[in-house]
Amino acid sequence: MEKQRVSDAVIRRLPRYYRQLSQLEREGVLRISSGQLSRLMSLTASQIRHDLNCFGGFGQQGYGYSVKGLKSAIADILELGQQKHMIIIGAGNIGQALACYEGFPREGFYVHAIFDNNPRLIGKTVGRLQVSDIQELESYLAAEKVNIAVVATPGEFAQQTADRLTACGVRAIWNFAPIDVAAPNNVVVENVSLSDSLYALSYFMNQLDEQA
Amino acid sequence: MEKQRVSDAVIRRLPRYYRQLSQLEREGVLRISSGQLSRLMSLTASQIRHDLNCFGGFGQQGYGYSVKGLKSAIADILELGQQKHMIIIGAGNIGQALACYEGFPREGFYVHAIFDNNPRLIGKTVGRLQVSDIQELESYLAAEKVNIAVVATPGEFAQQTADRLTACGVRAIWNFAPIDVAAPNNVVVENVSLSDSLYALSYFMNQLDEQA
DNA sequence: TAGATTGTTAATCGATTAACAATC
DNA sequence: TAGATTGTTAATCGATTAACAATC
Repeated sequence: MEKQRVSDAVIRRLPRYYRQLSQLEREGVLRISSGQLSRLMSLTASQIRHDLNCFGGFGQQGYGYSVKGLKSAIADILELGQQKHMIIIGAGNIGQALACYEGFPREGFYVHAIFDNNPRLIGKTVGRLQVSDIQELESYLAAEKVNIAVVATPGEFAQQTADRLTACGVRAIWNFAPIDVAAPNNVVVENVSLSDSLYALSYFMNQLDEQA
Repeated sequence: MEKQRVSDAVIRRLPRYYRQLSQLEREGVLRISSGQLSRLMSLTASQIRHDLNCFGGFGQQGYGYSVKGLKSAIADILELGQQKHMIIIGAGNIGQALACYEGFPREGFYVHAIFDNNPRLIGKTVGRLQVSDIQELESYLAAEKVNIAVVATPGEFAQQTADRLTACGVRAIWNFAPIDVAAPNNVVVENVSLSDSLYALSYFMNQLDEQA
């Protein structure tokens, strides 16, 4: 009996569950039912149980879920326990912000280097790092194991940067440039596009105004 | 005949269409068929035609779509022509990066102020702005029309910040704090959570490795 | 006109929700 | 045991895809 592939929609809810459970843990909550969780997260209880049962039965009938237990089960699914090594290409606004963000190392995502092609930025200190010359990218990748590369270049350099990364064996790209980046099948790409999110928000806001 | 409500999934593809068409326009492409566009965007031609026809018939049989015409039709739907006034709460890494990002004003989204509660940051220059004291938030909002407020505070302040904003009549919140923020029904909230995106990418990467 | 491609309806597929037996 | 709540299957709903008539 082959385990059925879990849908993307479910996977993308897992981080939300994880965050909510972390929050509950901080608040000292020990156990929670799918019904209570559904109200906190604006989902249905049915969906929560259905989602979790894609991976296993983490609850207990008549009791609910242990906050701690469920949180660590989800951490296991997402493999948050394992250290992930990251580099950032592009030391502009976004690149620097991501390099300095403290939330990532807290969950095992470490930024080890940040590259740029701008001589004025090369050598500059960003958080605990110094900006490296982009020309050293290939030699760096030959020497160091990198799990995830962040593309934070201007749009016009995003695709060529992704190409250089995949040529060096990088298997996961987190792309913040305002251009969707393509890569071979054996590479995972997450195109973030902050402006898409902003445009959608703006559209929904306009809709609301028109109703009123 | 009441026009049927357009689904979220369609709305969230519009910015992607818009970006792709902008790219094609830069490349000097004048016309494009749904088939060609589908290959560029990894969608089906059918879906593209279906999506666009939620808003109107922008194409021409036997010809396809005018790149320029379709781009401006989508800009109209998203109301990108209208200026949007934004403020940012939280002048940390993310807040500063967003304040400085040049892509937003290019599409009519202007950041007019950035607030923080940290005395060391208040008064500091960020891009063309100076960081204001968060205590001035209410008086600022009483005096100025703000369409969208960006929450870029630490998680523990996100909800109370959102509450202050909605109390002052802000109708759209773009939240970057790692906590989903709640608001009344007449307020639109977009919870971004960059770490969710990173965790999902990391999961898909692990999946790929396990296959190989 | 012939060829191409849209607009639009119907068919399919997958995700969400409902229901309830299992069980703590 | 009785009450609560899960795990899991079936029903529903909505989104995507296929098909093709309309038409440029």
